[in-house]
Amino acid sequence: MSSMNERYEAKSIEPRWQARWDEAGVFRAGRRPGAEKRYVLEMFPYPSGAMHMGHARVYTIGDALARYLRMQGYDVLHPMGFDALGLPAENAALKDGRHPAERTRENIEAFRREMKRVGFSFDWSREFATCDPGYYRWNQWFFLKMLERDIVYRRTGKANWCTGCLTVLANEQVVEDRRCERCGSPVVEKVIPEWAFRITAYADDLLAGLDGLVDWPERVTTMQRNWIGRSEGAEVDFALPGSPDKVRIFTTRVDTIFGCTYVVLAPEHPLVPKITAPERRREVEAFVERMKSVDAAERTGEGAVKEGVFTGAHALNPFNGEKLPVWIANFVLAEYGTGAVMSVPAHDQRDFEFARKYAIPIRVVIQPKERSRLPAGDGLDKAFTEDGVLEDSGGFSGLASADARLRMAAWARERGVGEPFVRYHLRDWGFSRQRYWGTPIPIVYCEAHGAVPVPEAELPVLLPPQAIITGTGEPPLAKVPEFVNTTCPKCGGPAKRETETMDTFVDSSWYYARYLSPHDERVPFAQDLARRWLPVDVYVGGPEHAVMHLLYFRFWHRVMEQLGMVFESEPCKRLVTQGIVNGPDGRKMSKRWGNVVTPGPIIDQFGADTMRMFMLFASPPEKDIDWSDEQVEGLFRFLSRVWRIFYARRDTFAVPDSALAGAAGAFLELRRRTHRTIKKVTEGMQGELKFNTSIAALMELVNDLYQLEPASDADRAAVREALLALATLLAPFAPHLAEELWHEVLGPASRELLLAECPWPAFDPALVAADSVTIAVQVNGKLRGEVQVSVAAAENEVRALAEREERVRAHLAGKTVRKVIFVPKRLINFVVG
RNA sequence: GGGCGGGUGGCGGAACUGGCAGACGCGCCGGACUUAGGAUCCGGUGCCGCAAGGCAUGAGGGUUCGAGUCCCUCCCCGCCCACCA
Repeated sequence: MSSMNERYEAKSIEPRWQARWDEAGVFRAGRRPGAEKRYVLEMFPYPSGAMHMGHARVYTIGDALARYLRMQGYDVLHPMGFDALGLPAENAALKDGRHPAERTRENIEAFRREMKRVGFSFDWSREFATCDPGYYRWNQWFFLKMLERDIVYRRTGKANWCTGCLTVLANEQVVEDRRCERCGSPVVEKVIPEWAFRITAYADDLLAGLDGLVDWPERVTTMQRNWIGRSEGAEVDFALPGSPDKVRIFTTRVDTIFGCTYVVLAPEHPLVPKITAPERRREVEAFVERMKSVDAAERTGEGAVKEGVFTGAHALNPFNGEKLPVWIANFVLAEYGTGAVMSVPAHDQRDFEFARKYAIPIRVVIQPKERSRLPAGDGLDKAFTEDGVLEDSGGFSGLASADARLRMAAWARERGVGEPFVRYHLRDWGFSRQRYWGTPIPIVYCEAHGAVPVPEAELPVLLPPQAIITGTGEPPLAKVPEFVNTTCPKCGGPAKRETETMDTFVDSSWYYARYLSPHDERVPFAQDLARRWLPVDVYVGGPEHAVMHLLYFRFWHRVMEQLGMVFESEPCKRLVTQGIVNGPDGRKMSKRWGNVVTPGPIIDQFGADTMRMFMLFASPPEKDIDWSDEQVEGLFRFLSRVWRIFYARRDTFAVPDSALAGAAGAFLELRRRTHRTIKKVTEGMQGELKFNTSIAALMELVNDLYQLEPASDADRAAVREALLALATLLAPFAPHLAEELWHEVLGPASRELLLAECPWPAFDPALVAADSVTIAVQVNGKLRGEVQVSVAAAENEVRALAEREERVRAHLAGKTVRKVIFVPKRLINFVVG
């Protein structure tokens, strides 16, 4: 007989099993070389301070999956590391002067300690931090490889400059109202040289790859599609009479070009000063000046008023030779397209409003296909922007829009006045950062040879320990002469190092591959391991990374594919984006609201298993949840209830399985319930992750157990079977408790085993299939009773039974049955009139 | 303006290919045990109604024997993108 205690004491159970798992090394990847692999990955944390509930949730979701897959017999890789370079550590250093390295190391320690307390099944032997030179040296190595292949280049142009972080940002890091994704400060344009990845060269590839990502949430692939923003159109040249220059415009609606009644340039367009008529000059210059001083967000943001001025110049529509006025206006952006648009007020709402305001003619050239004809331009109350059939469009009249677009672009190419053109919203990824706590860019500037790459053999270029963190916007590394002054690898002459560092999104772009050989000093990761483990099977993380990390990481994987390092184009098959854990008040957890709950105290009070159960039971993984103390207590209550039923039925532990065959009546029903539960939980772990309903099924099984008092050995065997299934099915969700109870049931015989790597239970199909069912009886679609029949019952049998039901009889009385609908195993419906 | 999600009891959420709406949990109500219970166990709990019954899945229409689920019109909420030419 078991010597188990009456009370559930998470605190005494959890550390014990954590130690056992650790000693036995059950979470090491590669323990089952003959088995199929599964790579389960959660986005690694940036270790700022301690772990919060958001982390607890992602890792709990991933861990439940990893534990399940391990029990299914897969060789599971489930690693963890730290995204340790980046601005917060440096910004904090500005305040208290502590070295980012020191602070980061401490935070990592704290983080790791907390994660270990939750008992996540990570293969800790593979842990690394991106601030280790052993990691970032490979960032530098990739940089060199990409430089050789022209995927990295140096450019000078308008870069996004964060006025808070005092560094350049990538386009993706600029969020609404042109603010910094990280600190929220305004982002301004600054002309500055920077290093960039030619991600735009991969735009079509990245776009096409999205179609294959069927196990990614659609909203993420849609966001990427929109971000890449491929638009097919044409570029067309409008000649300027009396000038050798031409205005090149980009349009997606070349089919409307015969309706073009004016041309608009961005105020910054280089032709503006050249073409402006002398009598318009003052007004135009004043407008341009004013636009310069207006913030970009204000100029193009929501509710901005369309305004512009006429330059006095004219341009010729190459399709019909028409002479059109050239305007400049605030809504045309120099950085999009060619910085010039052809305006077709009848078929573009923005052009329509502008034309109305400045009394420019409106000419209809597209008619709707099916609806009634549009009135002449002056009679329109808004632009007709859909496709239709062309009219008043020379030789193209009568064509459908889509067809016309192709022919007109081809026509333009033949005449040398334009060509079909594909444009993307995606910009190249500028990754230089004027900060200290990042990967040094391995470049040396020499008077004689310019920018010279640091030879591979000299990597890593180490971050100097004596960081001077100034917060001035000058690269801090520039202030460390020992770092800056070096010799040219080509000529040996005096040279200066690049003092900018890499965007930390570089670190997270390939870390998943580094887990394959985290300590390898010869290569970023070994090829044979890439064959074994990649791609990632399931990746769990927040949807906020939909465009940024998840785009960069797909880009990087393609580059690695080109380098022959990986053997598929996509880094990860399936993506799970988990929702936010809000405060109990439904608001985002924040010090400001005083609604922050952290894992530590919750684990102290209830144990890690209770916290995990809450994370999984509260809702499906994708949805946001509100922290709820009551709900958490409810889960603690459930685990205690599980514990107590094991304790109360400890006399069943020693009953032999052979007695199972004798189970009858309520205990046969229990066996059915047990096997149905196995089926339900197993299904919940596959496909859509339904942890919440899986746990609900376990609760039902427990509720059933409480209703039964076993009297015979057959009864006890059925109870024991249920308890064993319960412990096993609980293992992915509440692993410590599951392990403890499982060993209690099995006794000394199980001493050498760990539930964490035992096989997942199978259900007996014969027990899952019910032999009798409840059939709903409806009269005219309304429920009037129910009957118990065998699953095989035929319609006439069910009908006869149903007609005997009193309430059914009452509703059938005096009516004619016109029709009977019978759905086997579900319902019978009498249609009467 | 565009795209993608959502809208079901007091709350979190269930509901397979159209087939008994509300599983499971929280909360609440009642009972048992108890010196006591905020522990535990048992029972109840969508709304109206004494009941029979009626009404209920954002609103309104439709298809169907039957609609949370399918179709149409509309409203609201969340997220992402956005004067993108």
